[in-house]
Amino acid sequence: MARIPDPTAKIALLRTATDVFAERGLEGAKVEDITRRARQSKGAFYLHFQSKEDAFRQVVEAFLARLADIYKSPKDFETLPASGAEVVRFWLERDEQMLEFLWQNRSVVTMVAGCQGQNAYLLDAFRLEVRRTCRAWVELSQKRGMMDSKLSSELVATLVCGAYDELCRQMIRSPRKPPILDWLRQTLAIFLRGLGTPTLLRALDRAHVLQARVLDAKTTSAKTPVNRSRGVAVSRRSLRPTYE
Amino acid sequence: MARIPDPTAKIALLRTATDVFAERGLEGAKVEDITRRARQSKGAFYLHFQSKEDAFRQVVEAFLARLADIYKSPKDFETLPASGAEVVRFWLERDEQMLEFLWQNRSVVTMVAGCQGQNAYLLDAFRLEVRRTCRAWVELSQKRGMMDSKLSSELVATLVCGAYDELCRQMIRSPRKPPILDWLRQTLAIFLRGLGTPTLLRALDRAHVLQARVLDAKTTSAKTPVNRSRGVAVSRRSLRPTYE
DNA sequence: GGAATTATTGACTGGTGAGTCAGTAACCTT
DNA sequence: AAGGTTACTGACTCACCAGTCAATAATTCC
Repeated sequence: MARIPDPTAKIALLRTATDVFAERGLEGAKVEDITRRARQSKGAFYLHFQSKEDAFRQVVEAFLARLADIYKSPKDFETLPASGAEVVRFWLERDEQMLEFLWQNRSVVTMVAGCQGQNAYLLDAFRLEVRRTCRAWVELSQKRGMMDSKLSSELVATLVCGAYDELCRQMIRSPRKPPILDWLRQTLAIFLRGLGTPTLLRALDRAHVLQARVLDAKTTSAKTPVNRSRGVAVSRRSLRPTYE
Repeated sequence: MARIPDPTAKIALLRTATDVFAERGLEGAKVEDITRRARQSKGAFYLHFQSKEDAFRQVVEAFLARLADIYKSPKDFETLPASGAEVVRFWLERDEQMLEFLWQNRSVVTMVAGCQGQNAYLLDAFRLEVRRTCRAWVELSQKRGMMDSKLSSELVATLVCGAYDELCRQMIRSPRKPPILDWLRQTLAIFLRGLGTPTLLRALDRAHVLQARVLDAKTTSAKTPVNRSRGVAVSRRSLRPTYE
């Protein structure tokens, strides 16, 4: 009977390809480099992938698919937090989950960030998806009287996405995972103050939320496990497991 | 006697190279494409540049040099605004000047954004320069009691730079120059609210600055010409004039 | 018009690397 | 052990393109 494919071959190629693409970009990466590092042959590479670009696209598309399961739209939630302290806790959890995911996939994030020319659409797809979801949250917050509705939701989404994008960039360039939760607490406080309606701000002050207490690690991440999600099926095209 | 060099040849090559590099990145750009569009020969290209990469670096370094003259550190200013309304006006002018400069040089900005692999240092240099200047302003604002000094200046600089970076990105992807001043007014209001000390916020409220009035175009850009700068020599390596 | 000199040209060279494919290895069945 | 089938190998092909350089053009002076 026939030879059985090596089950780890494609995984090794994808993992190594991710690293080489992250370092050098699609055009700077050599198939020879990928296959040498993965201890496979070029023939094996072309057995699993149509082309170098095909491999690149598979990595990025798998990542984008999993991102959709991490960064969810308001309509994917059955219930939403009502009180001031719950709102803060809710956002810290979501933000930390998102940054944790990006940290675990920082090679792919670097790959996506480097997409240009005829692969620019992949970076565009990533940004558009994140922006759209962020905007949906902004519009809901405005509708619920938590965020200043005179502000352009498009502009607010731009600013918030840009700020978090740069946070992510700073995180990824660190050799070790930095104190993300600390960063997120200050960031959330700034945006709540900058965007929140007087109603929300009063509620947050009453709950002493914008001071150190509720934003403290002990009252946030200790109680609720990070990465808990609900209501949506897990990613179907997760080829590369996240790793540290 | 000898043949006189064509004075416009290098300019044409630089201008066209900028466009091709912006579209396809350094590695995707072909010298043949550049020279054909510029109506020059490859020999002429190599007469003016050591290599394709040399041309790329000349464009980016000239841009970074001019950026230093646009986005100045606090210590480059003789006087700084004191009152609430003056602070707002000051920042709107500076922000508009910066975005105007980036708009005029949007091809180069796209080039820089695409730097990766062994050219990543150019993007790093750009980001570091902007970040460092932003952080200097943040620290001065904190020292002058205008900005919450409990906040990490590094984090604030990260968030502000990230937000404005994304604004810039949105602007650049527009076929026509969008209403930058409108964007900047809302952005500045959000960050002043998010970061300002109670003292500054009271002063701004007293001057009705965070409402539509002082942020109105008629009281800002009409009085003070944009792009006015002082005290620092103009860029020495400005090869490519800015254009629309 | 010819000479001397410098600028410019674009056919050409040589290196690179994506992708191919004939040969070999690994598997199971007979 | 041999046969049939599929996975895998890595030398090889060939297209591509950065960079070169012999030939030509353009200039001024005599």
